[in-house]
Amino acid sequence: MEINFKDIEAKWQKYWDDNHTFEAKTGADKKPYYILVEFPYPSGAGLHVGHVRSYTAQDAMARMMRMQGYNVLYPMGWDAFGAPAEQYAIKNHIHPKEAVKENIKTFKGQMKSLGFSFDWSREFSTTDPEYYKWTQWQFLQFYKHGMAYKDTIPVNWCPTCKSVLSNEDAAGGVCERCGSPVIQKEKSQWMLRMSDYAEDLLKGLDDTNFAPKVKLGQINWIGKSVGVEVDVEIVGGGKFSIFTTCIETIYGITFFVIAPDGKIIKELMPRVENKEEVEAYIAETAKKSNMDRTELNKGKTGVLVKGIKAKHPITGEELPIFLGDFVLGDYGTGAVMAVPSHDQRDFEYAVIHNIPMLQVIDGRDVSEKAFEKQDYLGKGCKLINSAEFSGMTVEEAKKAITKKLVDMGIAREVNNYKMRDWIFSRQRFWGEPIPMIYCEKCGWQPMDEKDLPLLLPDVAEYEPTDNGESPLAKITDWVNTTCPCCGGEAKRETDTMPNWAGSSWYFLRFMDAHNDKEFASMDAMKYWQKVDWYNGGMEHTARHLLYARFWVQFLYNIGLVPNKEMIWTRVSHGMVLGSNNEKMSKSKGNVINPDDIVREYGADTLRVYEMFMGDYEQDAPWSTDSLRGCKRFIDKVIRLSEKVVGGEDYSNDLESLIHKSIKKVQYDLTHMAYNTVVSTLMIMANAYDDKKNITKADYHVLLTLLNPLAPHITEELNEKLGYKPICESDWPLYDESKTIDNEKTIGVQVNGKLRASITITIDEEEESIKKKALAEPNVIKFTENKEIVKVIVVKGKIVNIVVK
RNA sequence: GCCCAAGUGGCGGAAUAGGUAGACGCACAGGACUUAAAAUCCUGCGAGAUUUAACCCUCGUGCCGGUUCAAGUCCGGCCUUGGGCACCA
Repeated sequence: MEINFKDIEAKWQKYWDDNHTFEAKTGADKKPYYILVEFPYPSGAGLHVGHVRSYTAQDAMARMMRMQGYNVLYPMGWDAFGAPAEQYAIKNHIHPKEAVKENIKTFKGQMKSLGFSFDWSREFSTTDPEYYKWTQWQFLQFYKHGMAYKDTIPVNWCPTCKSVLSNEDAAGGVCERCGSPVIQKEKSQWMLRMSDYAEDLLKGLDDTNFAPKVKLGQINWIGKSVGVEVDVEIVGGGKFSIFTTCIETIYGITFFVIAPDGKIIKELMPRVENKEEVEAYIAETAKKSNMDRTELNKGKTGVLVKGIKAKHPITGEELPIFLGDFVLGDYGTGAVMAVPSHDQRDFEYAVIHNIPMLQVIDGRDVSEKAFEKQDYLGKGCKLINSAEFSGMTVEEAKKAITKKLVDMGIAREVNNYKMRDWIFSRQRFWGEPIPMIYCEKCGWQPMDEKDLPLLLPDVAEYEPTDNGESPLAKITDWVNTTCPCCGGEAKRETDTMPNWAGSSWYFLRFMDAHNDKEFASMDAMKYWQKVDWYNGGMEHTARHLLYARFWVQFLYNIGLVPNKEMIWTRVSHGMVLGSNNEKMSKSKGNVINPDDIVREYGADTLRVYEMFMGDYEQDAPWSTDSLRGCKRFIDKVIRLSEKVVGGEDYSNDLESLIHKSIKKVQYDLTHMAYNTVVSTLMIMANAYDDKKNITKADYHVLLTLLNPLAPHITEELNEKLGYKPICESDWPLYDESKTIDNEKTIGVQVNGKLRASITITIDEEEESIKKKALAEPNVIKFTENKEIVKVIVVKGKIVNIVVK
């Protein structure tokens, strides 16, 4: 049969478009199922073969589930704000809007050429004013509920480029563009109180079905630690607090360390005797704080704060206070109790600064070596040198000492989290304008909601200003406005939102993409309920996924979404590497362009190959040889059409295989075992090929099972066979009883080593199986003259004869 | 340093609940068809020993040990490679 895959692909892609085949109807009387892949950033490079992998996988699921009667929502859109488009604009003097438009066109064309069954009627870009209007609106809700605030935060600043840098662009403490050292510059920024949600974000994981590694990634990022906050009195008046997770070591305190970048030292300053030394150290830390961390790890620097002593919370002993940059100003209380006998960092610090140590837990050496491996918890180690607590185990002492301090009124049990508030300002042009207005008289005022969207103005120059502000600051027409409160002169915020803003709620918008009254109606959201299946890269588990959950939890708390968690299952795919097993990159010359493959081998071949290339969750190298193997498989399926004779039933000798294959394909497609879907279908095709003739039914079921992976060619062959389009048909049902073999070959072991195999029937008696096994010549060889201790028969699996 | 994941033929990888390790594909080798090539089809393909041959045997899932009638799979201890976090008290 003459097959021109280019024509076939175009034909069926047109058919799906013309018939709106994949448009999901909100409210339809079918079970809704929402499958989502992370919408891409439409870069100039076009679609990557890595995109093809995850889009195909989810597409296969979507296509099967539609046939199974689900109302599947599988949408696609564009995450198009962000730095690359802005950089491109600066370089080429085109408005990012134009570049984005071009790129979206390319991406969309590529996606269509691959036959993904996206519901294009719901397409949008985060850069559409109709969309970012609602991003801005939601920011105002954060603000109105006290969740957004301004704070002065140090940012990475390149004095040469006069530009704010992201952490990535400032890696190694050097500006990526010009190579000059990056310094820290204080800047007032919008912040979202994400740390208020730390506990809820942790608990909410129980209401999700995220892959374990995804959950763990989030748990680690949130970084909860349970401990005690203790007040420490300063000799001569005043106090500060410390946070510890090891309160049982309290009798071992020999000094305190406070953060050079924290508030405590600022308050103590007037009483400090060695001001110069202390101030120099603070300045030193400020400079260092952005340098490569590894450089900082070399030693514990610090300085003694002279003239001030602190009292031990229990014994009242007067102890020295040090400044040390290993204590962070923005974690815990910005101060620690130092117990050099039982904490690695305190130990190092004490050694360098020559501070005495006091051991308070028995069985734990103070030497450096011992610190590396010893875990005194659970080993029943007991306290020593700890007044009435001496003799208690660590576990007991934790409770008892905490109770005593709490009763004394100087301590509280608290949880601390590594997760910080979300810095929400970017000094860039190409982002959602933050809808806030500053008035000298009234302070920061939110824009009136009815004035949204606050449109990004057209500008001629995209470079940031000399003081690092967004280029928006130069557009005085836009900046100058009136105060929504007093009507007087006021200025707009010129920072924009981060990339993560638009992607924090886009999955809600897909549920009701064209709503101009609300970001999405409650009815639509209640119909779809949740994203049932969300696929994305592991690199997004800490940032995007956490931001999105925070955003949703906030919306839930103010009554705007139906569930506190709007994403149920989260899975992630492995990367497609170059054929040399390295990440694809232009400089390595190992980039595969999907367009080339589609042109030469067809979309179906590329789709099948990417599903077959390996374990979906693992990285896999590209192999054009292996791709050709998949092409051969598709050619074989085409050739099989020549064997088709009439018959609306499955061939007798294929029936069992067909039922088993249906079962396996549908299981595997929903369990991310895409590679074995392909091998199952190959086995089917091989079995068909061994026969002289196959029935129409045999062929039709193979085409249907293959359709989710190779939708074009299967539709074409199916049409030639005289059936209605597969995309409008039902998924085949399998009969469980027909997946069970009446006869089975099982192994016979003697002492665990395979010696023979026997064929048994499904309901064969144990005695008969035993008899058969023992009668095998090779079994006799290994059992004769030996005592048979036991014969283990595992039904339908194996026989093991134990001899002495 | 801490946390996580993964180590199976020449290669990508199978083995769903502890039960015949290496499915399926690639590569390679030999053969058929062909004037030839391509395509297609057939055969072989973990290592080793033995044999005229077949069966069969020994070893084998990173390493060392353990549990079990039985371990790629479970447990303990290592090694290697990826990834994440990185002075978080």
